Amino acid sequence: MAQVAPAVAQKSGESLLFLTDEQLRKGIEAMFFAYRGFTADPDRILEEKGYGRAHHRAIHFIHRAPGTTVNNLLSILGVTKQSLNRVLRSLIEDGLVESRVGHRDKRERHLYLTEAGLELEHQLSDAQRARMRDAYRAAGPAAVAGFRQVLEAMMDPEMRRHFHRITERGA
Amino acid sequence: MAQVAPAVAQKSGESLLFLTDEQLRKGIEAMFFAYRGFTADPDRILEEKGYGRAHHRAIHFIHRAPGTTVNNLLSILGVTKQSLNRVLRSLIEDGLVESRVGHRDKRERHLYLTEAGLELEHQLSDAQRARMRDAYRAAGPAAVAGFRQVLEAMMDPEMRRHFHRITERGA
DNA sequence: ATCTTATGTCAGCCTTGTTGACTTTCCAAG
DNA sequence: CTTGGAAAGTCAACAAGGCTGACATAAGAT
Repeated sequence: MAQVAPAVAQKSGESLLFLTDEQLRKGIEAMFFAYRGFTADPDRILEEKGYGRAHHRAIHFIHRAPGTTVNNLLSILGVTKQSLNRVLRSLIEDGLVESRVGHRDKRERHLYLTEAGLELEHQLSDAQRARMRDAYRAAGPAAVAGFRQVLEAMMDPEMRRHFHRITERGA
Repeated sequence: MAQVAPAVAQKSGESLLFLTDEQLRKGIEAMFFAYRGFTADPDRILEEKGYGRAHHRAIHFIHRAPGTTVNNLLSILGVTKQSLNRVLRSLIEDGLVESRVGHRDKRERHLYLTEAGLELEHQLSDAQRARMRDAYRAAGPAAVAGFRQVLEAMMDPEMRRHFHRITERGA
């Protein structure tokens, strides 16, 4: 990619402008406001169906890694099993998620979206991708590459591992 | 590092690869995992003091726009006055925030951080800026510019207005 | 004098997070 | 075969922080 810019460049010069407190604060505020937009569209859909963000997250990652175990989902989402279980139970009851007993290890439950689950996932992800697509389109490919680099650098190492594991299939 | 590069399609001249569903999903997941990192450090500090993210947000924006009114804060934060009031009350009781009756319009309350409030703000923002600085440094100035462009494009128009209003002082 | 705005507050509800305790299932090591 | 421990589920209780609705005050605006 384009930027190498070790930023160590001209000492008393500039180019370190992007590391001033003011710039960092703007980045922080941008994250805050952008995240609101990021979740706004799915939130509207979810509210109609009587679900919340917790349901969205479960649906998203089950769709992304069909057959994932509860434990795996737990470590991706970073919540307690009790929290996840409440969400999962309602999704299973409502017929959006199917829980299959493991064949190798029958203690494990493997999670899959049902037809109805896939449909909701689609609806949610369509809305969220539309927003992301518009933002990407407005900013252009180079900006998108930078966006992704900064986000990745911002993750905790464990989350970065999850990110790569989930993401490594496909481009 | 890793393959962030949009392997760039040499389609009929332009790179639209960054708009594939897969790329968009990766962007969505990057936002999710990065936001976790973004809030992780302040969250740890807040927990020690018995506060939550809601307190952090109030402190942040009061610091950013000292003398702001309750109504203004309300529209920035996008919560109800009851929600904000609960948070504000505890901050005022604990002596972190001061509420002064307006001079021109005595119905308004203008909010300021006290010495103690400024100190906590500093502690929180130091932690958050440190993470942001490391991410910026790792990604470089060009990536940072792209990062900010995409985030801004992702905001709802009203949030973007707030962002610009808050941000337009300084660089 | 009346309408409206800004703020504060009480009560109650929901979602989603937490901890702790306990059970069931079942793999695997002794 | 027995037993230890991991995976999963469940129940109960609690807290933070959203929400709505209702109501009270003070004070600017008409």
